[in-house]
Amino acid sequence: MKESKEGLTFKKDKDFSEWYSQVIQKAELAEYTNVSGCIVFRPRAYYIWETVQSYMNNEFKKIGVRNAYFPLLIPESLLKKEKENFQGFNPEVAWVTKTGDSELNERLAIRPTSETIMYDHYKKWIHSWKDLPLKINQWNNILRWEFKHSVPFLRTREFLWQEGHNAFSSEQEVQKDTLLILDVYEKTLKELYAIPALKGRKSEKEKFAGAVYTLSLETLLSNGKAIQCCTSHNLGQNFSRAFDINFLDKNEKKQYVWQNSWGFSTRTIGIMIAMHSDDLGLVVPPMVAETQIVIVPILFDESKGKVLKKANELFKLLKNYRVYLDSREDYSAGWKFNEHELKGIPIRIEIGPKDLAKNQVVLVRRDTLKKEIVKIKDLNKKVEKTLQDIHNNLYNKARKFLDDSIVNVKNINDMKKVIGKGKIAKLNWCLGNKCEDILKEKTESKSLNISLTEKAKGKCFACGNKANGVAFFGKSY
RNA sequence: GGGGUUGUAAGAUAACUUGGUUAUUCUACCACGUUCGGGACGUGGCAAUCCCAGUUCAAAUCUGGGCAACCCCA
Repeated sequence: MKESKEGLTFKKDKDFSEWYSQVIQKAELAEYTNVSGCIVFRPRAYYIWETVQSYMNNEFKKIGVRNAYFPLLIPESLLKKEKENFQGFNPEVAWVTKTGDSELNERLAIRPTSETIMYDHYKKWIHSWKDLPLKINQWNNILRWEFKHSVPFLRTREFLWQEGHNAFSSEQEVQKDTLLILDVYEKTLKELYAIPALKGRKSEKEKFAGAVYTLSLETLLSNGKAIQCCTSHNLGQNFSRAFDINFLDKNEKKQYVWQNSWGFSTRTIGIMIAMHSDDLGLVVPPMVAETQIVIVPILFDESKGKVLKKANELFKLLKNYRVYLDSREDYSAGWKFNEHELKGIPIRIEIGPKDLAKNQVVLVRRDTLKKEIVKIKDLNKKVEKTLQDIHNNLYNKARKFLDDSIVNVKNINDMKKVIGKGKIAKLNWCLGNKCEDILKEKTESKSLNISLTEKAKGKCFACGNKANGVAFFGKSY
């Protein structure tokens, strides 16, 4: 950061990391703290999260998921019960070992995820086929002591998320539900964040520790790095066997339950910021914008009273939106324009003395910066349409970028080039671990996920054996 | 996991090589006045050497450690 101006000094396509860091700080979304990987979520960012919560809670309700809360601290013995899961998380688990000066008898893990502590209770609640399905979600914070350097929102040690944990009486039900959850996630990303994503299944190497398989949504940022948006895991009976969660079915036969778990975190806020924002600052899709419209009156001494009066009328006229009347007199109009662009407010309405006579305003949208003169009698309709247009435009732009970035590759050389250009390689793959290792080493990319819809034809281009899936590979966060 | 760069006020910076009085400048912030259709101006004011140790008569400056941010490679 070399200059002292108020706006951004780094360019998105030149210095992505510095640019991103400036956007989140200058738009007052997040602040670094003294602990690496732990950030402050400032009100403008937390508003986004609250919107996601209320939207998702509504979606969850539709499919019978209820909210609950489980403890932050998990006894070591419990965390170790499902071995594969424990091994996967062990390096990143932080432990509470002392209270004051005295050692605890058993150390307590700060949850890296809550399967273990939740399922210890599920086994007490599930005895009969009538107790199923059990569908519970919780909104909470998670701690994973990552060693890679952290990026606000995108990779933090502490983050906020929802984790859902469903239990069913059959394998078919859990399979269907795991997919259904992914649809809810896809819809949330699209409707709130205007984020497009690739739907698929994780490779064996990349799946959740302890899962039968993991489904995910993946997308691409303009710095050429792919990023996982969220995941939905089919746990099969791995945990129900470890935690002894069983029930008597209609035939009086003892069975273990079939489970899934699924999570969507504040990482998505970062994805949204990085995806839509530009060199002028933040761009926020209207659905999650704390302020959707800012009215800036243009004030001159002789007309100030009239203009302010009109601005107040507009403020009332637009009361169905989240609107802010910026009538501060110690800042010039131009200064305000820049500030509100930096903070990503979707629509700006200017009203000055010249507009008064003509019963009009100047309307400027943040995504395209296009100015338009609008008659006041048409304003409400125009605003509604523009907010929708902004959302659609952001989504379509991002969709096109993602689609254009996917390149079919037939050999490792092509793949290397594609990855080198910051794009996503789409390829036929046997799905074997060895080939993934080879591709990872030779192209510095990893598998994002494997298409759920496209059938593989022909051979795996790495080993020449039969291809078992069409996969996406890319550089990744 | 390996290598590198950096840390001075709310933000950005100067002084560091060659240790020395009251730590430079711009922005922000506060007060008053004049302004306002794309980051206005005047006057006055507030405000900092990341933390711990060492060397020294003397440390922002030199040495070691810690913490944090960023970059590159695996």
